[in-house]
Amino acid sequence: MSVNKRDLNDRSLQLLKTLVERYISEGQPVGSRILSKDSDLKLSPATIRNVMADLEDLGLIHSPHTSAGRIPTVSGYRLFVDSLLTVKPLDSKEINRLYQGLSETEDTSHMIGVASKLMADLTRMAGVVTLPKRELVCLRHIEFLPLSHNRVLVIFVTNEQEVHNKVIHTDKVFSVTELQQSANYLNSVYCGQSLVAVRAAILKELQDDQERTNQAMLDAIKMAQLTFDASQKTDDFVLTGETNLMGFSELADRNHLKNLFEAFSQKQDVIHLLDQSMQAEGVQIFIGQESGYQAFDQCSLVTSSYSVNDEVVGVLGVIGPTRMAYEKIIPFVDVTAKLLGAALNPKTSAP
Amino acid sequence: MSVNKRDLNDRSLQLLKTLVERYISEGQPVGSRILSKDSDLKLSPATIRNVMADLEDLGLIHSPHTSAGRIPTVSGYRLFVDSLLTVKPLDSKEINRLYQGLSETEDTSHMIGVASKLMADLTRMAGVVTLPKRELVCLRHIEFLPLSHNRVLVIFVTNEQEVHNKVIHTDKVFSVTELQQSANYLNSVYCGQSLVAVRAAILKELQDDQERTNQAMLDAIKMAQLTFDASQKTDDFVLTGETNLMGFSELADRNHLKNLFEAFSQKQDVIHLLDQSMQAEGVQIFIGQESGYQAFDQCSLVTSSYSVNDEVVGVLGVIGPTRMAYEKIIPFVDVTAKLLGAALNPKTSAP
DNA sequence: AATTAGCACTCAACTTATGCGAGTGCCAAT
DNA sequence: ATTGGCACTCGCATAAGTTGAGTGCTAATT
Repeated sequence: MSVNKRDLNDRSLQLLKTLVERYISEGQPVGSRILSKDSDLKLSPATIRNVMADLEDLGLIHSPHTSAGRIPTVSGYRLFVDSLLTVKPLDSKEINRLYQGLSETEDTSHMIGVASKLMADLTRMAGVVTLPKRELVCLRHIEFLPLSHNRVLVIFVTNEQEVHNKVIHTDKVFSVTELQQSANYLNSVYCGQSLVAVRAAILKELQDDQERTNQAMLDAIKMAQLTFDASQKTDDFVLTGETNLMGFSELADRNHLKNLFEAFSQKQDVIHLLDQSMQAEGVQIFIGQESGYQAFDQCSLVTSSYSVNDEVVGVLGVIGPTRMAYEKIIPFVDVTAKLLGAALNPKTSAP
Repeated sequence: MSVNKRDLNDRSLQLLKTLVERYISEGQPVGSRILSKDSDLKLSPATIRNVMADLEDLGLIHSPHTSAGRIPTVSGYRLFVDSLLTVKPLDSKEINRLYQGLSETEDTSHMIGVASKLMADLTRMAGVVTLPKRELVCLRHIEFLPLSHNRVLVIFVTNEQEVHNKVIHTDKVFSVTELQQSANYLNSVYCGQSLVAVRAAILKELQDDQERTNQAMLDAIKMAQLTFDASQKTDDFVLTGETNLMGFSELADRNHLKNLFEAFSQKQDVIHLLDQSMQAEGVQIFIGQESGYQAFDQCSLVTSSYSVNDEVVGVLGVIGPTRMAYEKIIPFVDVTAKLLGAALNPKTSAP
């Protein structure tokens, strides 16, 4: 389906590149005449028309109508960002603002919000950041409170000061004292370990011969298991600057805009998309409907996973119209991901 | 500025009423001819034109242009909802759905979300609900965890299972044991009391001769004071169904829509508006720019405070175009507020 | 004195015509 | 292979004409 760089000669590529750049900067379909002047190649419009016809046959560009210029198709954009793009180094002012913004807070979830807002403000598009996944976080403190029946409210603190809570259903009814004992036990044993490590340790503990462990410890372990269950909380992200998207003419259609915003508020599709880019390291780009989601037609999503201690823990990105300045946005997202990763790492702190 | 019912004779009022009703249902400026047929009064269009001219002089209606019918102005709507409206009783199906929806959960913050979504879905407009304010909630459990320096992470549970947390800065550095003692003390004394009561008790305690109280208790009290500070958390609400608003033709202007959504995401103006209706009991209506906020032009907000144990604890409402079916929305908001209040009351539970 | 019929007038909205210009595709000449 | 030339297409803007819903005013009617 997609076209490879090698399927085309240098001249065609050069022209495609100029065309996409021109279209991105001007927003108007570009014709042979303009392209002839814009490109460094000394070719007449007629020649360029021939080349354009080839590019159209390959599905890289198309005209909205007979007497208009050409605009890139999704494949055209794809080839462009994959093989033709010359990224611009990021403005040092922007780096600075990112760095300043991210370093002024310690609270993780607050920082995620700041990162999202910074991206939205600096790109004038929408910024999105997933919450870091569990691997990253260390258990600091756990606490059980009895609710009615056999339900227990678990409160646990991770890292410095992230407070989480969850209601679990236990086999039997526990007294306040029993719950306290369990919490004490868990705190003494697992405090300081990462949630993933805790989960693994608990599973192991449960599989070991249960004879040796006493009842109180077993209860504690069971409750811990319920708490740190498969409830991998990858299910949330912070989206900011949606309203920036309302300005773009490519989203002028009311229905289109509505669909997009509905996708945002239902979260599901966005999560799925972000999850995908969680797999790969570095910057990833979804152009238009490539993602398979109708709602993202005419929109591109530039993402990058971010890591702490060389481990991928989340994804962030920018959502905007397909016709966006990729050469700036890509390094921008890349840098933001790195800065966020660094800011989240409690050990590193120098710029 | 505003026009009173008494300034007009019955016939004019009758006609204004029909006009507003007609405009709300059809969305088209209504002319003398239509009004003549629509109203029960047997009057010729010519007569009606005279009356309309009067209504226009009073600023209750106006025409978009010479050869169009009339549409209500803000004052016109105001007079209509205040004095002319005949509310329709709520459909029992809707009451049922509300009741079902609200009773299937115990978790307060979840319930707020459900209420908001129900309102949005049933009205096909946007639903908004403030979180219940502190007066309502009882302290159930409090806990202190030391952070770096002299900062302390406070976790407290209210009602059944609402977990809150906050970082406070203390005068001196406390050990884990000291913090535990303080928490124990506070738990034993204040557990079960409403947050307002706790706050009051603490202030009193501080003003009493401090000689008698020992140091440990004093530390505990000071920390409690920092925790339950003036941090009245009226600052948040749940807004749902914003996208429903994108369908309305009155919000067709891109900029207008953008402003509205920006107001939503900045929250501030919405909070201010909701705060206002917190004062009054029962249903309140803000029509168009009456509220003073540019962004809410062409929008109306129908709110009602909701109460638990006869005390107002929050506000909920519906946001939609000025041209909304007030006769249905008003009772709807009213009932929702009552049902939410009832659902939040832990004692009552029968339908 | 209130109501109504009649009439001239206004104005948005729609339709049709027309010209313009940007751009194309193709072909024959270079 | 590249280019100039040319006929052709089609969106877009502007203008002109038509329609119809609705008004305000006046004079007649009740």
